[in-house]
Amino acid sequence: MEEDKDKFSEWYLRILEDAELIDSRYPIKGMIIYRRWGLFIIRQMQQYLEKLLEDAGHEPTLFPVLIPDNVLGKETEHIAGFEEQVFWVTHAGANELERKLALRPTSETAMYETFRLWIRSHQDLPLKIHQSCTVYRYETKHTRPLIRGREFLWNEGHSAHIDDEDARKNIEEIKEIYGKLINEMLCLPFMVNRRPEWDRFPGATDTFAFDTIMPNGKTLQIATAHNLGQNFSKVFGITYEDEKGEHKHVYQTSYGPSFGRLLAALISVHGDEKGLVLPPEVAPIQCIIVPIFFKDADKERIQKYADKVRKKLDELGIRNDIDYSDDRPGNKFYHWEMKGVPLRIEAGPRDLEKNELTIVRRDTGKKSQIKFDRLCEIPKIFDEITENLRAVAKKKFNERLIKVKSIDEMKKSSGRGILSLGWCGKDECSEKIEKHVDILSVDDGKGKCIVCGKSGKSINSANTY
RNA sequence: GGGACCGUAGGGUAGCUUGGCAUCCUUCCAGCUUUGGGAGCUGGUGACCCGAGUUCGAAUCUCGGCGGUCCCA
Repeated sequence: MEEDKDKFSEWYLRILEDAELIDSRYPIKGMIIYRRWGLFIIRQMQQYLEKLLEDAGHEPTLFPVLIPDNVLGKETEHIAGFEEQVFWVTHAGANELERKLALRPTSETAMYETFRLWIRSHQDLPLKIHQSCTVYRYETKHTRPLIRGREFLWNEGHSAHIDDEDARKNIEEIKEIYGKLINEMLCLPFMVNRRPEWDRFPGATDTFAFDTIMPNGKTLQIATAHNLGQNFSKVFGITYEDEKGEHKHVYQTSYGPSFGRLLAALISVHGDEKGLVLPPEVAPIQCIIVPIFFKDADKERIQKYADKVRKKLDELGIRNDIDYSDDRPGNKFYHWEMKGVPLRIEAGPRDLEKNELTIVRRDTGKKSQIKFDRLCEIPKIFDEITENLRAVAKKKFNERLIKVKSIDEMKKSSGRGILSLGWCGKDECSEKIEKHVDILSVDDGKGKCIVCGKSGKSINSANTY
């Protein structure tokens, strides 16, 4: 599938529906229904991330979805960046509201209005909070399920610090936490790119983006972390009293991964022509038991055996199910492979006779026998699957890191991954580069400009979602 | 930001040019039968995106809306 660029989009849209991850037929543009298979994975990510954040000192919170217009508009750069995309609530029944209310496109302004009340002394710092919620952006570009929607699920973290150094330290911590979520849990390779000035979050002094590469060679930004400096604290009047009794503005950061995009990357990067391939940690069902009957006489014996296996898996804390539907085994195999279940256990007469089971890995397709008494080794197999998924994805990712030395090379390679190339720093040259690719970051070492040949910086670029 | 195309059962489609009973596959339901890689037979449920216009008559033609897909910048 990764070989066939044109087919990816088709594959992606089909697997979303076939595997019942989501239903994209909701009649509002850019809004989707999350179904159990997709929502389960999202909840696993959310739980995992929230624990890491809370272990690192974040308090959970939940702010209202509505933001008054005067609050949203306080930071001028920020509102300029978002105003075209804001959904406004203007009426209550037939009556027009005195004050327009925005559906949050992000919660900086909503929260920082309150930070002013919460922060009074240096002892209140650092203040770190997070919330998992939906946000709303009226996208004018082509929407895509999970990738670009007008409503999306994310977790947003916000912090306030005594000084710039502490704020930067927090961003480094966040990079580590997001790295764990993306690579350790979801087995996805990624790259952190420091976005160029013109592509920063509105109101930020610095933006770091977590980019991964999809099978069609386009990059997908799955999370960001921003240094906000004192831009917001000055506008919202967030000050603290230091040891000497002086009042100072706090330094702030904000950050968030999109659960929808993480899910999109997860299924796309690991998936294959048979469908989903899920890491055991996020799979709604980790083991599917398929009983195999031959004649009616077997039925009861096999059923008992399958139930016994199920009981054992329950004891081991493995999420499982038995497929007792009327389909023939082959049909069941295809079905559960499409759903991405990491391990299949077949229980038939031959297995029962030897008190063993046939197990089949989704990631490699390898079939083997296991004694009933060795079922406790399944968690170890899960670890192997996880490692394998991570390694295979990493290899594919590395193959998509491409150095280009000329405009022609860039044209040839555009759309095939992340291109590293030289840029002198002048606008006229970057304009020519950006006709073919988007610039992801501009400060990754030295390089010769592929347009004019002058020495400058090495930059990362790609076709992006 | 610019352009092209599309909307018919849960999913996929034929019909549209030239207006007149809506085709086939799959899924789903019931029964029989079958089960170590997508079985078969019989019967059944289920659709023209919405609105306006033209017309004796609209899935088909016109306009608008909503929704979707692709390409270029």
